[in-house]
Amino acid sequence: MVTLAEVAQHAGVSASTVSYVLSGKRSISATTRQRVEESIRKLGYHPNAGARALASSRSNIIALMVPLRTDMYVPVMMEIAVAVASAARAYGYDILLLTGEEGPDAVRRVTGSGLADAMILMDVELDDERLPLLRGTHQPSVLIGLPADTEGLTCVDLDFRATGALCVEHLAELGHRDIAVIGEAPAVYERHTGFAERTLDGLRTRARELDLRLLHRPCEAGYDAVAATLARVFDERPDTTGFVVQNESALEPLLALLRRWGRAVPEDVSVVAVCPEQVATQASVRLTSVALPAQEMGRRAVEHLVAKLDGRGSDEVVLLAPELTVRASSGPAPARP
Amino acid sequence: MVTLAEVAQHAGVSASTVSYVLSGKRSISATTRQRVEESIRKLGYHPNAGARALASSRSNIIALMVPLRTDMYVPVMMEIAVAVASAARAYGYDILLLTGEEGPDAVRRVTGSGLADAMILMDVELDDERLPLLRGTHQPSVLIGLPADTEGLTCVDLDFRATGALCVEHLAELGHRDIAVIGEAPAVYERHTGFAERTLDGLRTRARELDLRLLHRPCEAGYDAVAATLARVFDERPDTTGFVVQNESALEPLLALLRRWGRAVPEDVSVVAVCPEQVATQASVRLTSVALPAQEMGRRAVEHLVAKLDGRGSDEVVLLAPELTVRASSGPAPARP
DNA sequence: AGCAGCCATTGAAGCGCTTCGACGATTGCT
DNA sequence: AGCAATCGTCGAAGCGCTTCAATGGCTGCT
Repeated sequence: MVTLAEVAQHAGVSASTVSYVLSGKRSISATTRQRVEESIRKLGYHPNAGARALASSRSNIIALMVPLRTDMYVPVMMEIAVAVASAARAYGYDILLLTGEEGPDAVRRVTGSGLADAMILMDVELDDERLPLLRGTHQPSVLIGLPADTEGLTCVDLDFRATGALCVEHLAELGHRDIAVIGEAPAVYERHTGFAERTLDGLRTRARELDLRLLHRPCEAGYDAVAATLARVFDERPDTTGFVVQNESALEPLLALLRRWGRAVPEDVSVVAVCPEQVATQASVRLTSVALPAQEMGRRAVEHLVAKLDGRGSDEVVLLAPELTVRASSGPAPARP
Repeated sequence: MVTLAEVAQHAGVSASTVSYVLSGKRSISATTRQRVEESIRKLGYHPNAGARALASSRSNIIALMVPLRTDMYVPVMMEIAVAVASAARAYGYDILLLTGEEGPDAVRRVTGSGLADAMILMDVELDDERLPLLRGTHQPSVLIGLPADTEGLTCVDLDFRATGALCVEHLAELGHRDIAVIGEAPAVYERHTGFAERTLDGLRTRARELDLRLLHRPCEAGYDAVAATLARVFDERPDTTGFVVQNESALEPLLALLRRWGRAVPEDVSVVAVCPEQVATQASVRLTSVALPAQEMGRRAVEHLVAKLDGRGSDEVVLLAPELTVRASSGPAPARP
C-alpha cells in the first residue's frame, strides 16, 4: 500500500507538500505540482480514507437513510437514492446506505462515530422520531419529505398539497363532480407519512372549495385489492367519474378493471395519476399525471447538503411546484343522465 | 465529542483497557468491564470510525455496486440492496453505495483508499471489465451474478440456465409445442448480462432436447412495446400457446393484451414468469413463476463476504436452485385443430 | 542597499484508536 | 514453600494524514 510519505520521497518533497498538492489549500509552484502528480500516478497512490478522516475530521461521506418498507412504491425510492449517489459523487462525496431498520439509533451511531459528515433522510413521517436527534446535533442534514414541524430543518419535497389541489382542479375544469382517490396502502396513512397526508389535505381542501364530492380509499398493492376498492367506490358513489391515483402499483390494475366494468377512459371516467413520468407514459393508457420528480429531489437534497457542509446555505424548506401533464386518460365528464 | 481517553479517565482505567472491553480481544475482569460499560453509556461514547479504521486498517464497510441502468427491473435490485444492507448490519458492517456510473474506477478508488473492506458487485456482465481488477486485488469480493469466467471469484446467483430449462419443461409437460420468450430490453442482451444470456441458453437447450419450437423476442418496457412484440409473435408463430416472460414490466401489459387478442389464460395460452413472488401473486392473473430470490441472494452474498473477511471461506460459485410454483396462468395446451 | 512582504516549502504536532510487549498479581503445580 | 503459568491491566508506539507555525528565498519598494 502506497502512502503519502512514499509519494513525497519519490517526488523529493516533504509530505506536507504532497498533501497541499492534493487539497489545493496552499499555493504550490507549477513544477513541484507536476512532479508530485507524476509520482502519484506512477506509484498508483490513493489517500487512505481513514487517516484522512481522522486528521481532518471529515469523512466525505453522506449517509442516506432509505425506508425498508415494502408497502411503498420502491422504484421512486431507488430513483431518488441513485440520483443522490450520483449527485454526491459529483461533489466528491460517497453514500453510506442505511436502512430504516435501525431507526433513530442509526442517526446516533452515524453522528457519534463521524462515519458520515451529513445525512439525508427519506420517508419522513409527520412527527418523525428521528427529528429531535437531528435538531440536537450540529451535523447537517436534509429531509426528502416534509414533517409537521420544519423548525430548524432543511426539507426538499414535491409540494404535495398543491399536487392534490392541482389534480382536483383539473378534474373540476373538465366537469367532474364526483371524485374518488385511490391512495397508498393503509399503513402509509397510519404512520402519518408526510406526502400522503399532505396530498390528501390538498385534495380535500380544493374539493371543498370547488364544491366537489371526494371519496378517499387507501389501497393495498395487488390486483385483487384494487378490484375490491373499486367495487366499493362504485357501490358507494355510482356517479364517480374522476379518479386520482396516488399508488403506482394500483394504476395498471385499475385501468384493467375499469375496462372490465365497461367504463371507457377517458370517455366515461378520467384518471389522474401522481407518479413518475415513466410510469405515466408506459401504462396501457397514456396517463394524465403529476410527475414525481425523483431525480430532481435527490439532486436538490445533495446540493443543499453540500452548501451546508461548505458553510453556505441555511435551513430552508424547498417545495417543488407540481406540474400536471395532460395525456390520454382525462377528458370532459360525460353528460349527466 | 467524547473520546476513548475520556471514557478511560471517567472509568479510572487506561485507554487500552477500554479498547479491549470494546473489542473483546483480551480478557477483562467482570467488574472492570461493567465500570467501563457504565462510563460509555453515561458519556454517550461512540468510537470514531476514522481513527478505528486507521489504527486497525479495517473500515467495517462493504461497498455495494448497484447498476444505474434504467433498462433493468429496479425493484429486484432494490430488494437485493436492502437485503444486503440488513444482512451486513447484522455482522457489524455498513454499506457504501456505489452506482455503476464510475465503472472500474470505483473499484480502484475503493480498494486503494481502504474506504471499504470488501465489495459486492451487481449486474455482472459475462465479460465484465471490473473483474480483472477484482482478481488483481487482495480485497475480498462477491458477485451477485455470473460472469463467463468465474476463476478466482465468488459468485452468488440464481441458476438461470436451470431456470430456463425448468420453464420449458413445465410448458412441455402441459403439451405446449410452440413457445415464445418475452425477454428483457435489447440493451440487456447487447451488453451480455449474465443472467439474461444464461436463461436464454437454458431455454434453448431444453427446447431443442424436447423438440419444441422456441421464439425469443427482447422487449422494451411499456405497453406499446409489448403490444408490438406480441403482434409479431402471433404473426410469426400463430400456433404459440406457451409464453415465458423474463421482464417484469412486460407482464401486466402482456396479460391485458392477451385478453384483447381473445386468448384466455390458461385455457388458450399459458404464461410462465421469471419474477419476484410478490409480482407473481399480485398480477391480474396469479402467475405460474420461477421466483427471483432477491433477499436470499443478498443475504448469501454478505455471508460469503463476511466469511472471507474472517479468513474463512474460499472462492466458490453458489447457484441457487430455481423453484417453479404453479399458479393460475398455466394449464394444458389446447387441442390442436 | 536595505527592508517589508510575499511565496513556496518544511518539520512537527496531533487526530483517536488498536495493539504489542511488559508487568504485577494471582493461581496452580510440585 | 517455591516456581511457572496465567490473568488483567497498562504504557507507548504508531496507523497515514492534515495543518499550523516557522523558514528561507524572492520580489519590489524606497
